[in-house]
Amino acid sequence: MSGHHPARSRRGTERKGDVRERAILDTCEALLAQKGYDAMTVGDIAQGAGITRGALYFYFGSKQEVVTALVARTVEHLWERSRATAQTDEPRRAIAAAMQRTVELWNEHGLVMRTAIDLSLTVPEVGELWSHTADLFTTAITAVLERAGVQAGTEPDQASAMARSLCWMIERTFYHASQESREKFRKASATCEHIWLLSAGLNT
Amino acid sequence: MSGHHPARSRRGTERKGDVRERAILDTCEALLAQKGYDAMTVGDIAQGAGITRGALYFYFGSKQEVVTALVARTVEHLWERSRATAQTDEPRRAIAAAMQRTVELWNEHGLVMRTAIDLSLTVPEVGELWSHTADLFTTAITAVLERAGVQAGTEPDQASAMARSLCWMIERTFYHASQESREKFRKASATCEHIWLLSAGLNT
DNA sequence: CCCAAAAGTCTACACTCCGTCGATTTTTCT
DNA sequence: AGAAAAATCGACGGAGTGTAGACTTTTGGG
Repeated sequence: MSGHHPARSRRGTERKGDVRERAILDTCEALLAQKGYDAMTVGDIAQGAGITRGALYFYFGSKQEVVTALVARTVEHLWERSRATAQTDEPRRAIAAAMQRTVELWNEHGLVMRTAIDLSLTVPEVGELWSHTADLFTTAITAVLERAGVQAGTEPDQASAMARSLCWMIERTFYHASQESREKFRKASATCEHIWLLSAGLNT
Repeated sequence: MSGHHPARSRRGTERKGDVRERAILDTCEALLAQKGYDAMTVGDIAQGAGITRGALYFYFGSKQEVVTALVARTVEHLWERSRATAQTDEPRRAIAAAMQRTVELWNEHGLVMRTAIDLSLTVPEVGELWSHTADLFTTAITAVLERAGVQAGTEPDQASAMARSLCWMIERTFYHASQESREKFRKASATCEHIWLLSAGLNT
């Protein structure tokens, strides 16, 4: 979605515009934390990045496009992190590791992740990005469930369908918890882990 | 939140304004289905209700207030329905009944419920309304879990905390499923029921 | 039935934000 | 150095918001 402004793929020195673009995204993230999506105006972002509205429109076509680019940048991190995670084969260990990783991701990128979830409905590109991310998580959960002995398949009581609901449970629980204290956050994570274990048939 | 326009509490005949107010809310609900929250303008609502923008501001102070009133009206139904539901004492039966009821609620009021969830972050009053609703559901789930033998308490592996996460799971799963086919909706419900049973220690 | 007060409605205005355009300046590359 | 490409600016027209003041309809007591 950042395909409308000039390509600059293979190039040693960085164009001035690259710096500006990053500044815009950084400012956007900061404003998101300060005033939230609705209150944040295109003028605000431009000002924060040290340019005028007119100039900002050289980089992005709208506030939505700016935020979409920001989400894309963040989600990229999530994907890298997912890929980098080694597959543990012992289910209990795998579940603990996955929850630990999720906590870290929400700690680092909670703000943008929350924003992505909120905009999923109204901004199709963001919806796309986030649903792809959710698919990655669902796939990972499915694998763990199957290894723990849950029957593979898409019927309501089989691994795939259960993984999807567990994914939504984790998303929503963290979404809310990450707006509260660190303490609640930690506890919420433990609760999700516990339910995941039970769902995998691994009674304590 | 509808406290700014004249009180008309105890009165036999209905004021003209009462009819208009209902017309506004109905129009708002219809437009929400047609074009969604963002695209819907105050002018649209007024026109649909047969008055001008100026007149609409006599009833509500903003688009947000209109939607908040609509959410309040809908949520009222949910509360009534919850109160009316008899407490079944056999956990398996209680869980099945609760999921059945939830399916019906989402079928009838899915649109407004989705809207309420979306606006929870940005419109404090809606957030209030919805979090109260979630509390009711969480309390009900907690009761069932405890009756099924899950230890009472707020620690991560005890009834109260688990109920909260299960509530979010159900909310999110239905939120997504209700935008797709009836078939997926039915299956998603079965999956939630299954996970709830496992969480309650009621293995199939 | 009358008529004043209350309730409801309208048009017009001032404001904010948005997205676009053409002109202009700065950067980049050779 | 100097032309092409990249970046920036200010100004405009449009859409939506919320408010103000005048006007009309409805209501209810005498």
